[in-house]
Amino acid sequence: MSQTNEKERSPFVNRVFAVVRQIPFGRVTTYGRIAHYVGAGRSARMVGYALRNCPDDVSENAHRVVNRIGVLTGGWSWGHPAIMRGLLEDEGVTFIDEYQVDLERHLWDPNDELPPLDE
DNA sequence: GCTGTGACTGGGT
DNA sequence: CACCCAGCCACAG
Repeated sequence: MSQTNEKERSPFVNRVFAVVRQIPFGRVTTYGRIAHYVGAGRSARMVGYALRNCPDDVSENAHRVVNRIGVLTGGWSWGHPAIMRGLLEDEGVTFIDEYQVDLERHLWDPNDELPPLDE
């Protein structure tokens, strides 16, 4: 059988899920910050691609991940951006626009809050 | 196996 | 300030 272990993701994706699960309540982070933390650099797209197929436990924190300007780019993954916005507002996150959060106020950078990657 | 597209980002025009 | 292009990697057609 080939790589039929769908539970086994690439190390990169595994890191992304680990970081997303560690996002504190009421905080938000960006795809680029996560990508940089896992050592992917500009592979921010891969972060979003990974979250698009993330497990349920990660999906609970996935709404805390937005793009570099705080826009809920993946809001439609919840069926509608309003759903994602509601989840963030429920955590006390402030919005500067209909679907744009205040990163200056709630940005959580894993590179600054989390210890350096060391396996 | 090449092409297009995507929950992105940064820089340029 | 708004739009465009190049870079990144993975997956679908």
